[in-house]
Parts: sequence; structure tokens; C-alpha cells
Amino acid sequence: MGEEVRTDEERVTEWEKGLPNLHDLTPLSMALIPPELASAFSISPEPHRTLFDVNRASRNTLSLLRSNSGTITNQINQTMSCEIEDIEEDEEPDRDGSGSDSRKHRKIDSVIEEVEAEADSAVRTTETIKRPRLVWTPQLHKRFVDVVAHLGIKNAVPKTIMQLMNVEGLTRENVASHLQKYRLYLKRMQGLSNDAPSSSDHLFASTPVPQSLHETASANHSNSHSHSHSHSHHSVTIPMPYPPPPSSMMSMPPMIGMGHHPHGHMGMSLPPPSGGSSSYRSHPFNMMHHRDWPPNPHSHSHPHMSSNDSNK
DNA sequence: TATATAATAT
DNA sequence: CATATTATAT
Repeated sequence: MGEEVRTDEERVTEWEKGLPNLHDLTPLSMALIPPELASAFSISPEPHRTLFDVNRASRNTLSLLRSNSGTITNQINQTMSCEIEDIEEDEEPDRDGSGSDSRKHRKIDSVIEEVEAEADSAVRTTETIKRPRLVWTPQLHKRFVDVVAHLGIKNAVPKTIMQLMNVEGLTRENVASHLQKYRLYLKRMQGLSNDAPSSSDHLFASTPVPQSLHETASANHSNSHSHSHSHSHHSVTIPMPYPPPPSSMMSMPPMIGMGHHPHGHMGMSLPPPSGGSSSYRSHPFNMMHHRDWPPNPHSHSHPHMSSNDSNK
């Protein structure tokens, strides 16, 4: 029957419409717990969030910028707008907001300068940034396995896998490393005929291994009927199990996960074990700890982006 | 401290 | 690209 096939572009547009406006957003400086409520429950009042915190936020924002090569200036303006908005809302809570406009502007100017400065440094190095350790979440691994399965062992090489996975920010090195581990895992599994849940392999154990990988796999799974047409050009026209997502942050696309520890452990809450050395946290099953790391520029730019091209 | 896993070197 | 080694996180 006549079904409306909504394109990604339409969906993105619709999604954008639902986005809250700047004025609708809760200012960064606003305390999550009202003062009255806090005092009623004897909760220590949050430290004043002022310029300093805002500046930190700016730095975080810059993290996004550093992975985006090109029109940085535009992004800067957006960033500045946001930060300024927050600042104005912030406006020294203690002081009655009478007068002192000049000072406020001075602060804003300061922030702007800092943002610009760091942005400049970011644009300078662009790709030479050291990214945090990649965390292979079960979903990411799932995608990996899926792609490898579709390629077959023979064609499953890091570069191709990376391309087909189509995960932003994922590098060939990442895939290569993981592939190495995965192959070793498969080898172990086959060698021991029966499953031997070793203490390791938590991730792999959680993801079923397609039989396609067990022995000799030929070419790809003839996704769309192999043509007899001589394909002199090496342009693969189809094997893309994972189409480029419209960049919906809440959607399923397994975004890349990075471990984030700004600072080491402060405080010594040593786990230990009296007698046991197994202080492993629960399985690395993924909770919704999605940080906004993947260089996912605002979907503002028309979704005519190829897919993943900036890095590598 | 040991173990697991990702990064890097060969 | 595959494998070995090193680095880092839990």
C-alpha cells in the first residue's frame, strides 16, 4: 500500500524542529536543587558555578572542535553564543543585578578570547590529537562481528572492516587491534572444541559468533546477486550492512565510546580483597553511558555528508 | 598487584 | 596487513 518512506533528511529536519531553544534550556549555572529544598534536607549547597565552570565547559566543547577539521570559525560562534547565554544567566547570584554591565561584558570578552585562543591551537594541530582509549562496547563489537561475518575471513581486513562499520571516529588501528584479539579468541574457541568460558573474553562471550567465521569463508555474501558484469572498477556498490546514520544522538547507532578519566583516582577507596583477587566490576555491559564524544557536529549541516571521511 | 584490553612498534 | 610488544585502565 502507499507507504510514506521518510528519508533520513526529513527525519533529521523533524528532529531539529523538536529541539529546545536556547531560552528553553536550563542554564548551566542554575543549581539543580533549589536552595530551599537543599536546606530542608541538609544538603550542602552546590559550589557557585561561575565563570570558571563555564570555562571548563568551553574546553569540553573544544574537544568536539578538535576533531573537526575545517570551518572551525563557524562552530566557534555557536559555541560562544551558548557560553555567553550561560554567563548572562549566571550573573553573580549574590550581587543584586543592578548596574555592573561593564564588568559582565568584560567577563564575556575574556571568555571569548580564551575560546578563540584554544580554538586556534586546536585548529593548528587538528589531527595530531591523541584520542582517549577506545572502549569497545558490546554494541560496537556487535557491529564489528557483523561486518566481519559479512566479509568473510578472507576479506576481513582492518581497512575494509572499518569502512563497512561506518563508525565515526573509528580508526583502522582500532579495528586492527581489535581484530587481532578477536582472531585469537576464535582460535582459542576452536582449539578447545567446547566452550571454555575463560575469565577473559567477557566482551566476546557476550556476542555470538556467526558460523561464517568458523572455517573457510569465501567472498562476501553476494548481497545483491553477483553480476557477471566485469567490474573493472573496484567500486563496491553494495556491501554496506550499516548505512550512515542521520546522526541522531539518541538513536541506535553504536557510537564510539571513549574512556574518560580526566584525573586519576582521588581518594583511596581501595577495593580489596581480603583473600580474593577478583575485584572485577560487573561485566562491561554497556549502560547508557553515552558521552557526546563522537565528532558529531550539529546535524545542522545538511546531511549530505558522505559518511565518515575526516579522519584516517 | 595482577589481569584485561587497547595502542603502538616491528 | 599480521604479529609482537608495550602502555594503560580496572
